[in-house]
Amino acid sequence: MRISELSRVTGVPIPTIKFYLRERLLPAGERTAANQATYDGGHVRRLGLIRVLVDVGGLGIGAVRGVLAAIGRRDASLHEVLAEAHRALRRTDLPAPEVLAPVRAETDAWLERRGWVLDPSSPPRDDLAATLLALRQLGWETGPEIFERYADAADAVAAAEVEHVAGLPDREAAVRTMVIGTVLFERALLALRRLAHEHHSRLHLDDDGRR
Amino acid sequence: MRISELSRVTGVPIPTIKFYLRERLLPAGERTAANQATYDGGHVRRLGLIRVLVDVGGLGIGAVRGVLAAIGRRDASLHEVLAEAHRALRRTDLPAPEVLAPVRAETDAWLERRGWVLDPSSPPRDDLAATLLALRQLGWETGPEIFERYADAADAVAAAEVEHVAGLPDREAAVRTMVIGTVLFERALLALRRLAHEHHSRLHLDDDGRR
DNA sequence: CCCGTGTGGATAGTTCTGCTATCTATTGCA
DNA sequence: TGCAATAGATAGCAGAACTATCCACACGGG
Repeated sequence: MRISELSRVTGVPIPTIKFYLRERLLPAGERTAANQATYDGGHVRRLGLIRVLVDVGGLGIGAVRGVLAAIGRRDASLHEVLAEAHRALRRTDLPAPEVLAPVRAETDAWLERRGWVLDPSSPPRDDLAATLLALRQLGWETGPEIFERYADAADAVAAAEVEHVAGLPDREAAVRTMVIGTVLFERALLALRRLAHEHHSRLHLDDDGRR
Repeated sequence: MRISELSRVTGVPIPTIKFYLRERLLPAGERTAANQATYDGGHVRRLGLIRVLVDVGGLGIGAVRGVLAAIGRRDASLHEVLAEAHRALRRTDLPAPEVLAPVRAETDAWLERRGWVLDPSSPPRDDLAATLLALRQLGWETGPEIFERYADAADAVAAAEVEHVAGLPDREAAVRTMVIGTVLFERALLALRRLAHEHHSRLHLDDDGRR
């Protein structure tokens, strides 16, 4: 398969493919001459993955590179690779550590009480603390218990996902599945949350949406 | 309060405040002279909201304008305003409707079976269909049942949120709370999902993260 | 074996977004 | 009186993600 066919099959314009090659998101094709190369199904799949990460996940090129690098690593445990992929998928930046520290103490204690077995330096701990901090800055007076319901939901979802991934034959498929799952199910989860919102608000409000 | 104090209190630089004024995200201050105006607590709160939407929610200026417009509307029912705010919060664009249609038939039927009472033209229905389509294009062979677990989680979360919002004294507070909740709890939910992932993957994998 | 289209690689340009910087004519305040 | 602060206008800038152009060469139907 040459570049024009790769473009036709995936729907990605040739200049964009060249851009991804330049940025090393796509491995070079197999060279047949000084200015000729062929591409295969691996390139098609990788292009599809890139488009999902960029279009659906909203990731930047750097983040995509990070995810792809994590998928490609053969020297790390599955656990590490999953963590690395998750790290690349994070998008917002956080307040300074010293601002976050006191809030993190609270959220960490709450996580502890929940009984989850976690690395003490796991990055999402900071996201959680940052969220609580932002809530308070916007006038909410609350502790980490406000997350209880969300944690129950996340627990149920994650249990199913890990079970699914653990049943896959090889590690590359596992990581790939996890990454796609994270990005796609994120959108699904938000859509479902909105739909459930709509449903429940009908139960609490009258037909005109007034109270 | 003059602009320099507004800047100091919120931490937003003066040129950025001027930019938001230009873009009509912030209402003009009360004029006291040709080149003087004063700002109040409403400006402070609105700036805080803008920063959350932009920094945490990752919304663009246009989307922020949409959310703020929804909050400000006094002629629509709470139900409509919530829908409008949710619409503004959506970020990814979708495949063409004719591509989506057959998949939507499946997801709509599944939503029907779940018993949620929904508007037939509710936008998140498309997000859900688009997700299923993307999953299939990436090699998953599955129906909408794959979302079952997520829907259960979303249902539990949404029930709690609507209950909370319905208990608020006035409508503006309700909309404001819903918007902030959507953006902030989105981050919290993703962080919790990752933490739950970490916990559960320890239960399925051995200490080195291998199987 | 010839020639028009396709190709890889390099370099430069474009568009959009979200700010920043500068300027001008005031105004507030010490 | 004089100097910093202000509103509003205009212009500039940096980063991201492409997109366009160019060149020397290669492929393949006639």
